[in-house]
Amino acid sequence: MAAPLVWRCIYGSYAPENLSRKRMEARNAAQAPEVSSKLRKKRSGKATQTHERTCLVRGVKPNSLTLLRALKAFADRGSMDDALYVFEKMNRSETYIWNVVIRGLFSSGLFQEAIEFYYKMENEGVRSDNFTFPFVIKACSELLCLVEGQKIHAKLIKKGLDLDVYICNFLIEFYAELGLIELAEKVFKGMDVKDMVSWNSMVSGYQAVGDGLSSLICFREMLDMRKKPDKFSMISSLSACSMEDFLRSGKEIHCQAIRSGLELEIMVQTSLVDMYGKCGEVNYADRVFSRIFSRNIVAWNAMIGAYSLNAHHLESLSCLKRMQEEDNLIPDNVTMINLLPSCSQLEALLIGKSIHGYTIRRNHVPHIVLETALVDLYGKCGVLKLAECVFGQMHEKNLVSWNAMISAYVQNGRNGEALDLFQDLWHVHHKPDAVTIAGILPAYADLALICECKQVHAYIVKSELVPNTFISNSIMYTYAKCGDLQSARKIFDHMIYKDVVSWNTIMMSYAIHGFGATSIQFFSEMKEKGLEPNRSTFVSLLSSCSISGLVDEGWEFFSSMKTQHGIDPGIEHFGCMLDLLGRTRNLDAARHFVEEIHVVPTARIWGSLLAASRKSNDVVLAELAAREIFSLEHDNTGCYVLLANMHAEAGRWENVKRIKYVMEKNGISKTIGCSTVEISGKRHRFINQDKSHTQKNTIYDVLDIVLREDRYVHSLNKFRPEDLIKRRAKSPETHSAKLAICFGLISTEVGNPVIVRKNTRICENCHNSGKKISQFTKREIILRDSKMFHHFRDGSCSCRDYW
DNA sequence: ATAGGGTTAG
Repeated sequence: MAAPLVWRCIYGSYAPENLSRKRMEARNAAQAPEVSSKLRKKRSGKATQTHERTCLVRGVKPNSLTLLRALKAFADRGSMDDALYVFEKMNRSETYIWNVVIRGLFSSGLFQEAIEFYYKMENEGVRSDNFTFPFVIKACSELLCLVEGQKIHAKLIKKGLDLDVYICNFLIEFYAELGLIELAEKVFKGMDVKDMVSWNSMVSGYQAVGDGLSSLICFREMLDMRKKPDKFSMISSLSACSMEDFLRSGKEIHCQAIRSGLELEIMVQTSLVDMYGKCGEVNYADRVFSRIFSRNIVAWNAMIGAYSLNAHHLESLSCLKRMQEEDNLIPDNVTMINLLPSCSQLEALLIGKSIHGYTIRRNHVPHIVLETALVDLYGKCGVLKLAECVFGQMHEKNLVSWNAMISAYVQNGRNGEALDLFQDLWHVHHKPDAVTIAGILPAYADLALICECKQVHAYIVKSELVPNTFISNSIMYTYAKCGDLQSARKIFDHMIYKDVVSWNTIMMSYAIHGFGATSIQFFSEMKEKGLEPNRSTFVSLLSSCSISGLVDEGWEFFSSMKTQHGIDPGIEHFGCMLDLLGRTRNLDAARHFVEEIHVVPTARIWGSLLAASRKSNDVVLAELAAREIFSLEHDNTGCYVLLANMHAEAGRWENVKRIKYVMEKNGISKTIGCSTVEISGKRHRFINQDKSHTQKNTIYDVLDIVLREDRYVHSLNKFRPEDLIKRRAKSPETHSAKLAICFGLISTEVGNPVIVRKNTRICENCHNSGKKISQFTKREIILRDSKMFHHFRDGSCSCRDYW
């Protein structure tokens, strides 16, 4: 290892312990295999022997051509200890030899040392020239050290070297590398003479900071100046096109490439494949790719990426075989990284696992990107254990890795773990980005964590993620799912750019709250604005109709899907229509509908039928539907409970017993029903007959007052002494929902709605009470059960008593 | 004597 000797040469006994953290990082980076393959090649060129260089300098005149050649040779091949040994024997007043050493140090990855060597040069009064600075500046950009670079920049101005084309080009790159594109621009604009490198650096600089538009504008300007783009300009500008989804500009550049003959450059061809892939034109990508004369691994990888990105997953996987057979190429890390999303999408766990095995056998791991893709794969395939395993064993994690793991938890319904991980994220000093937020929000929505949702919303505003439509849509739906339809609406109204998803989301928000008519209004408004509805739009729309019982409208929209919008109804739409049929209590029609649709019914379809049969008390149909559901997902707790309740209501106790036995056998326990209400960030939880709350006396007093009338009517109609004893124990009068509502009433201000969350379906008794309490107290009560929202207002519910 | 390179996870 050269470094310590270099240090001795420069600083005598100066110990490397004094190295700053940054310097150490830079040095480690220089030694890391992925960074320094070029360097290693240089270093391991020839083993240097001490006596060789000793012989070399003995009796040779300082700065003779021999020494100069030796210095340059050592520096060029990265033998910096040898180079410095020679340097020490030379006359140090000459600028040239310093420049050689600085360049050598830089090429060996000794960036900090290169900079310090320059300062040593200044201190010794040696004149620096235009050849000195490029690599000093580049060292600063490698170390991402702004202050140092700006000091050098200031010196350049003083020395009058700041107009040198080479130096300016390096400065542009330096500022672009640090993301300070405005400063790069300033240097660029101040140049008297610009060469191709200047223009290309600017085009690629804009592209590197994610500003594809400016990159293309700069490219255009360059054309206007009658500069002929070279392959580097092409590569950067094509990348800018894919970034902004500018297919047209991409095609224009493609034409220029053909005209200038650059189309035959493999790198340009690869960039074209990539551009077409990212702009959604996989067929063009395919065409360019098939015309590449000698395809290398990068080109194959780009093609695989294009297939994968455009959901041509089978094609992307088949490339794995093709690249080996047709071109005799060995897949690398990038190949695997591009293939894994296809495996995730296809839920091809087995292929994914063999890729994982392959990468281990070929020593491709640890690799942060690869491992993150694996976390994603295992998450999407539902094997959380493996996702956790890969994530846990990662040597190094970045925000993307964390995001993948958080999403994996959320996608598998493990909201608690997702929230814990989200908390941990802050402790390892990662700041959540748009993807983190989009990943975690469904967990908040699911758990109805309104307070956390507000916190995240505040964070979004603070971190200026607001104009991001994607995030706004997500937070809008979270508010809606947390029961706060008002806030959801506010976000929708304030969105500058609303896409189809925004409209679908607001429609669905109103639908789950039972306001189907409003949802339909949004649909017409959306069409007026000229937006074309998609499949999901119709899910929102048909759900609205079924939830609000708008039967005729539902059928009309259903048929217009195909006739007016050319969308073939899918299973998700059939489900909505089945719900609609269930509402009309026309079970025969519903049964026929299931037979007519030419798809294999899913658990969701049978669930709709089950719900419909419950409403009509058709136990036979219910049993049929339930059996189908159990064959698909044997652990559907809600389904067992519903069936048992139906039998209980019909008085068939032997069936109730049978179901309970099956549940026990399958290890399924009834979910304990609980209701929660959130008061200033604290969640208060109630179970049936709960007496554990600190304010239990007040709560029960309130319950007594608001339900007095209810109980009176109840007892007149159905008074049977033997029931009374039974009821005492399991009285619906003290169900968790009622307790939560009462606590909500006394803990919130008049004028605000009481928001209650229940983990299981609300029972009929509580539903009736909800309506009555809303009338009696003149308060709005919003209750979310396992299916939907109930807005109780003035004695009626938004669900119109169907849920 | 001075230089830049395409494919990479959610």
